[in-house]
Amino acid sequence: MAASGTHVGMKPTPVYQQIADDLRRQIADGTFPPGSQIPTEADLLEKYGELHGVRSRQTIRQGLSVLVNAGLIEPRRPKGYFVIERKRLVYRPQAEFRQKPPEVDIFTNLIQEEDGRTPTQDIEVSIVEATATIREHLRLEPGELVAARRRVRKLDDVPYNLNDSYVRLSLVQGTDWMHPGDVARGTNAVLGELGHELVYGFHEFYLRMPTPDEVLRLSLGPGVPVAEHLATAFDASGNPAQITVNVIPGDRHVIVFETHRDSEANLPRIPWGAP
Amino acid sequence: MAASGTHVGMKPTPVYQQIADDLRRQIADGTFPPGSQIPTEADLLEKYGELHGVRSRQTIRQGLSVLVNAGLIEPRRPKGYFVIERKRLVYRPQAEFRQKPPEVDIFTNLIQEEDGRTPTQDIEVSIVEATATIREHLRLEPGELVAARRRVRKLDDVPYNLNDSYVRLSLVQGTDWMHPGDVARGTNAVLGELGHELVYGFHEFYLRMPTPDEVLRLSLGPGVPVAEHLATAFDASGNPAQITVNVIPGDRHVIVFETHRDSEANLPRIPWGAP
DNA sequence: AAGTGGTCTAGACCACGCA
DNA sequence: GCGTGGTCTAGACCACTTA
Repeated sequence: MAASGTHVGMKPTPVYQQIADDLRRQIADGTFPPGSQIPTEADLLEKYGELHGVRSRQTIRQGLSVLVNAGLIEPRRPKGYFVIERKRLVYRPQAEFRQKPPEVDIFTNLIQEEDGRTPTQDIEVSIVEATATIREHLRLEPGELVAARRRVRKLDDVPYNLNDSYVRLSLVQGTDWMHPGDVARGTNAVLGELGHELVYGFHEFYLRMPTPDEVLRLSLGPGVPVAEHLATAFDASGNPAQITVNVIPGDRHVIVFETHRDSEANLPRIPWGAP
Repeated sequence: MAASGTHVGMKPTPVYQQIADDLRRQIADGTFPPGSQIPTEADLLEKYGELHGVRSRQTIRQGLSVLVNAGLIEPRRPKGYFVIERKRLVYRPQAEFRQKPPEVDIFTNLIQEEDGRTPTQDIEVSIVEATATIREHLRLEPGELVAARRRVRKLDDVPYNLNDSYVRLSLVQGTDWMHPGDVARGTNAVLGELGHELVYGFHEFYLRMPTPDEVLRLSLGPGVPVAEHLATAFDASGNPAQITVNVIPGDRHVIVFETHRDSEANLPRIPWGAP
């Protein structure tokens, strides 16, 4: 008994997969709209016990875990499982390259809907050894130190993304770039004053699941992918002056930018390893 | 017994989570490099049976499933679990907006490493009703039909991404745009001949886990996120002429583009709903 | 207090793919 | 054939949150 597939002789679809498919379809067709509750494990056990002879709660849970890991539902104890509802901010890679506006505005500018939420940043400045990725992107000598400016950007104290910038230590030591707080004129302007106006940006996006550390820092739920955005900024002489590593949670952002016919794509080959 | 946490009185870390953390650390520090095999379930049961008193295979499997869903390992029956190894192509949103080169070159151009693999495309043309997303992006009247040009791009017959373009049916009916095969001069050139040269592109990236359909069409493993890339192309009069919906598997691509200081970001507000 | 999901056990049988 | 992971059972006890 149990495990009814589609045709005799064909590999039958596992029961837990049928349960997941059933629920996914009902979520897609609006039976369970975003934010609504789906049946509890006990309810599902009863239902699929009649339909497919399921007897074990584990089988139900296995089906639900498929949808949890797909980012479609989330458990809220002791209520039950709920269909996930997302609100996305606009993330603009191009905004990273402004020189004029105050730096805080870069993040403020990311917010399309002005829904009354207050953007804040936690800023932390340190001196670190460069990782391989940073060393290659900034074309550093082996062992060369970099200054790190790490930020956690929040909206009403909810973290929205991570933003870590790195420059050669010798370039910014003793300057405002290393001030551990807001810099009114913007840190990009500081680099400009130092003779390294940022004129060209090269952007790489790597899609992956988050690390446990990122899950904690960004309060990510299961099934939420992130984009690791590497923005390398070059000065007028064509040398990389700064690299910014952004971690963008997929459930809270839409990444947006524009292109023009005239800015014909003529990208450099990537001369470095991926993170 | 079992379930040793960090401190008495604190919520102990579940055993399966400790197993997952252990293995993740060993993968990160090179004990298990990409492509290598990790211990089998039976081996792990023996090991953690001694360490933490684990007695059930399910507990081991639960720990392994964490890493599977994180995209770090994959089961290869009947060998065991292996650390995932990725090779990424370069995906260039800007290349979508070229007019001159043959369209096949757009995909060919995506390939950074010329490693002898042959790019091919399966092309399918049809007439469909517009979805809400397409209708809003192309500013269609309710019920207006669109022409769809759907492509699956492959490398040595392995699917790499999905690429579906849509235009108003009235714009391209009877033209080469609807030719179900390669169009030597490129379909963008066809739009140019029709008086709709594409001069401006607006790009949106939505990060999410794939649908079961996408898992099948792209042969995606578990724990692999995708980017849904909406590229809306505008003609010189400022009207949207074409929207292309790309589905980009995160494990096979790095998304790359460039920005210049002069092309100051001045993006339009998004006047439409997300997919 | 009640009900929810979270964790874990100790088995069982099966499908698959390699040797 | 053999060992691998895949599926499923029938329980158990626990932690948590809300009513």
